[in-house]
Amino acid sequence: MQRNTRQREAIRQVLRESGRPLSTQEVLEAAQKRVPGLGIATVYRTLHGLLEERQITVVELPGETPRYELAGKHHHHHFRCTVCGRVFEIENCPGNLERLAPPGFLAERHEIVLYGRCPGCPAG
Amino acid sequence: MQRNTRQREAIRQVLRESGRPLSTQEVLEAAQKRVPGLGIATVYRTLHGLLEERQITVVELPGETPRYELAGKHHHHHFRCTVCGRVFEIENCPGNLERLAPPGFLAERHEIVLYGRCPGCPAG
DNA sequence: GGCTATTTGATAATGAGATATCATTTTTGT
DNA sequence: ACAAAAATGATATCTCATTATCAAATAGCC
Repeated sequence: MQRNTRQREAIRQVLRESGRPLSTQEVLEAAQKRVPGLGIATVYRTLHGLLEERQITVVELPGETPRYELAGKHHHHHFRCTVCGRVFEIENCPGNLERLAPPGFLAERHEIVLYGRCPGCPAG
Repeated sequence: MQRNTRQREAIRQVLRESGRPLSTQEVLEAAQKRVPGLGIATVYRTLHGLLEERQITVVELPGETPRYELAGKHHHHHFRCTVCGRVFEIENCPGNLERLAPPGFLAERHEIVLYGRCPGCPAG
């Protein structure tokens, strides 16, 4: 994970331009438009490398395979479209959710996921 | 899933008494105290049956296998202890989180997960 | 209590995501 | 351009949760 290959560049570019967290499959498909023949193994390898270097972070949603997004964003949450399955970023956060923890529980972190329909998906 | 077996009774009892969502493994271990020799296949089968009958519901957390809890509870969220891995119920909900969705997005549902330390786990 | 269909438990099979392997290709320093 | 080291791609393998299989046990009805 030290050399600058077309594959690695393509994958970074894809993540940079997506604006939303992508699964390995999404990364593969998007990056293959830049590097035809790109293999899934390279996607896994590269994502691990980028994770190691803290250039990207993992986004995990219930019951889904991990997605990856650029690191360094400020605190945010996610919206999953129940029609197309894509996940988007949400800027807002109600904040201070730790207060929801019952007495005796010490909350250190929280996650919020909204589910619904994204602008690209017409009502069914 | 029509007969009342000791196994089925034990599994329902375990879920009823736990007060928190349990994974299949947790159900297995707890129910084996009531029915030694209980097999994991029976746990899966019974949980599916109870789901079908809407007696229980699934609780999915990011990166974890499904957990199960009694159905019919009012809207609530969950707390996962990062030390022992157990998941607890949270009564409170800030409410109206759908407003966090960006323009054009229609949120229909939300999930909140708090992470931290439960009363049973001393600070490390 | 005995009969029959259902359920159980042990374990093999499955499925999906992720990882390992390795010959070939590519990058990079000289 | 050359050589050495690293990365790639095809694919085999692994992992682990879940499901299927089937002989043996059991619930429920007479």
